[in-house]
Order: sequence, then structure tokens, then C-alpha cells
Amino acid sequence: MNILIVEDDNLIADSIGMALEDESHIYHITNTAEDGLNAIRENNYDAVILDINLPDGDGFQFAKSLRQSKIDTSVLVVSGRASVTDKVVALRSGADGYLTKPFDRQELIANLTAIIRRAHGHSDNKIVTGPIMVDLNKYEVMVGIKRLNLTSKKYHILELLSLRKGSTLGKTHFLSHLYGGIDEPESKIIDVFICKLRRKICALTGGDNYIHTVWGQGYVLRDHASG
Amino acid sequence: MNILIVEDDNLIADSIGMALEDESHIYHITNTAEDGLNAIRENNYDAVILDINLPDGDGFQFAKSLRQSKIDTSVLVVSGRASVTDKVVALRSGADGYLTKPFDRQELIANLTAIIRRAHGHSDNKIVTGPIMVDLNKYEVMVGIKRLNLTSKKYHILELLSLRKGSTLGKTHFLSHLYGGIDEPESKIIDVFICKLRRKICALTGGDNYIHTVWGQGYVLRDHASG
DNA sequence: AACAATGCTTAAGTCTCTATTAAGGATATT
DNA sequence: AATATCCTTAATAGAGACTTAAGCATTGTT
Repeated sequence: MNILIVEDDNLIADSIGMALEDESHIYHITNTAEDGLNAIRENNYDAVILDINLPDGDGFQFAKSLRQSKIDTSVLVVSGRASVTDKVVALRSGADGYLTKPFDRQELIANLTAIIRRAHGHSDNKIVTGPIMVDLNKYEVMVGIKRLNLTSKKYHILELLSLRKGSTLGKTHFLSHLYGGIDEPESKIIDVFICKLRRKICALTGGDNYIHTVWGQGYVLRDHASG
Repeated sequence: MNILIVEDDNLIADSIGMALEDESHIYHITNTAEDGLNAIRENNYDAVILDINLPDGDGFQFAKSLRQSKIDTSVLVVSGRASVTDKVVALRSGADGYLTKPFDRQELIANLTAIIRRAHGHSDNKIVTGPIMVDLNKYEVMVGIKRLNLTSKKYHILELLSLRKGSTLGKTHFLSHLYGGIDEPESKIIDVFICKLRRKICALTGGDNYIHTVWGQGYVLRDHASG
């Protein structure tokens, strides 16, 4: 991990740095808020350890500035002030955690790890096939940069194709996954949906079709368009 | 928001509950770890407030069990123990925050809000979607430069949509987060609220609607209006 | 080449889900 | 206690999706 320490007391900064080094993290130190903000804009940090008392402004303002600039790097505030209001203001300013000095090395690391873990906790579940991207969490499909609005059944058909991209899926396979045996319509319904799906996708790809027909077998989704 | 309190001391549990109620959150209380785990498996909680001392095992094990079950509900540990090792062990067990008793109401809420916000991938307490800005601290909504006065239920619906902007949320999702299973009304109520929300927002945007309907699925908040 | 089987497309009917309004009930406020 | 505000239910109209069916096109077989 790459950590930024914004702290004007070099003694404390170094001691934090050593704790980070023990966990084999990389770190930089800046002594002022201004230098800190510049450093963040120029580097990819996983988290910022931020002191509240800085020579050129307080840490609250620092956190607010970060968020207003749409930078969502995790922020762990460390401060000698133990008052409730300080903690509340820090969290409300966009900080992710608050630690009172003096703190233990272990405590610092544990807090830092927890914060970074949460920030990375958004595991996207996306399947990309050619220009088609299916987001399994959002139930959303993108073709290139444009979103494809699909109805329930059409989406699920494309989802099934994506999940097993490269494999040929028969119509009865779609039927059983879409209806589960209750009030199952005729298998021709799949033709109709595939037809409409292709048309919608082609409208955004400029005519390229990625849903291939395997005669007598079913359909396949492939990375390349049919010629 | 729908919060679970796992705490064997009912006096403390109730006092936490009252603090949550003031912020118009919904909550449940369980007195044991086992009940807590079962409750989480059966309901959709936004966060768990977890005591360390439980009659049937400690909170550390509780958090570990959650994570091992691939449940990523946010966990805020509250404990009378102020020792460093407790904090470290809690965070390492998968907790997202640690609060030492006695704590201030404000402190609890600020921590809870920060944790929930991060769990949804947001760094700032202000979530902007098109001209709509939801302030998680103030429970306030701005549309452009004007303030939108919303009732509790309507605000929470917009808050949920904002936290998960871009994702389609089903009506049952809203229900579980708004009512938590107690005296839950019919799902049609969501239609009515969405209708009224749209009207209020449209009145300030000049007719632009940012709450989109996904037929058969639910509703989505997007950065651009429907055309 | 003719035929059969499978796939594609379109259009129309049916059904389900949503939007909106209004009215009654609950809750909080004055 | 009266009033106002909010929440909830119910009813209806309307929009949109699903399904069926029919005709045409394509592929494979004799």
C-alpha cells in the first residue's frame, strides 16, 4: 500500500512511517496541508494519515477540500484532541476514521487496514464480451459507452449468454432458467427475444452482431462479431 | 436505515435505540450472538452495532463468523474495554469501527453514518446526482440552489437511491430498509412515494425527472434526466 | 432442384405492472 | 380538542412487456 502522512511534527511522522514500514507499506510525508493536497493530486495513495493541527489550516478543511475535489482516498485522522466534537466534525468532513494520540502501532495499522479494506470493498461483477459489458450487480448492460435498457426477460437471456460466453446454449436451457418449469411458454419465444436483443445491440454497435446462431443447437455470445 | 443492535444489556440497547430513533432509523435488538446472526441472515440491515461482551461468545467471533459467511454488513463495535488489543482484534476480525463506552450520541451517529457511507463506496457525506444533492449529515436535500423539504419516508427513499445511485432497487428493498419487517405496509406504498418525490423534484428542476423506472424491477437514480 | 427443418421477423392480443388521484386513518402540533 | 400533516390503502386508467401465431428466409438433406 501507498500511504501519505500529512503531519507537521516530523518526530511523529517518522514514527508512523516506521510502523508502516514494518507492514511493508510505502509512504510519503508532507508537513503542510498544501503540500499534502498537491501530493494526493499527483500520486495514487491508498490512504492518508492526517494530523488535525497543521501550520496552514486544520485537517477538517483538508478532508473537505479532498471530497469537494471528488477525491475519495481514505482518510484516517490522528489528533491529540480527544473531544467528541472534534471526532464528529472529522467524520462529517469526510474522514473515515479518527484516532487519538498517543496511539499504539498496532492500533494505527488495524484502523488503517480496516479503512482500506472497506474502500476496496466494492467488488464489481462485470462480464465483458466484445463491446458488451454486463454488470451482474446493477443488472445493467453497457454497449461501448452507452447504456442498453433491457426488459427483464431480455436482460436475463443476455446474462445467461454472458455467464457462459463462448458456449452454445440451447433454447430449452434458456427456458428452464427463465421460467423454471412453471407456465413455460413455447420455445419459439426465445427466437423472438434473441431477435429483439440483436436489434437493440446492433443499433449501438453500428450493425455488429455478437450473438451467433448455431444451427440446430442454440446461441453463443462471442467476443467478435459475425461477418 | 435499518440497524441491528446486538447487546445483552437492555438498558444500553434501549438508549442506543433511542438515539437511532431520533434520526428516524429503524432498529432491532437481540441479546445474544446467536439471535443476532440469525437476524442478520433473515433481514436486510444497513449496519450492526455490536457489543463485545455477549452471553454466548464474544463480539470478535461474531464479526468473524459474519465475514466467513460472506456477509458484508457494516459492523460498529461498541465496548467498555478501552484497551488497544481489543480495538486491534475487533478491527482485524472484520469490524469497520470501534467505539468506547461511554460514548456520545453524536459520536455514535457520526461513526455510523461514516461507516454506512463508505460501505456504499462514497467518500463524501454529500452525494450529488445531477442537480440533486443529498446531505447524509443534515438529512437535507438540495435541488440546484433550492432546498427540498422532504418528510421522513420520502427522504429515506431518496437517500437509499442516492447511496446506490446507478443501481436498480426493487420495492421490497425499500420496504426492508424503511420498515425492517415491522408493520410493513404493502409494496404499493413505494409507488406512491416515488410519485410524490418525482413531483417535488420536478417542480424544482423544471420537469426533469432523475428517478427512472425499470419495469418489473424497481427504480434507479441517474445523473441524467429521462428524455 | 425440390423438399424439409429450423430460424427470423412482424404484428396483434393478452396480461402485468406502474402512475396518479382520492379518501380514510394515524400521528404530531397548536 | 381541533388542526394540520403525513402515511397508507384502494381504485382506475394507462403504459409497457410477454406471448402467440403467421409468413418469410435460411440452412441442410434427398
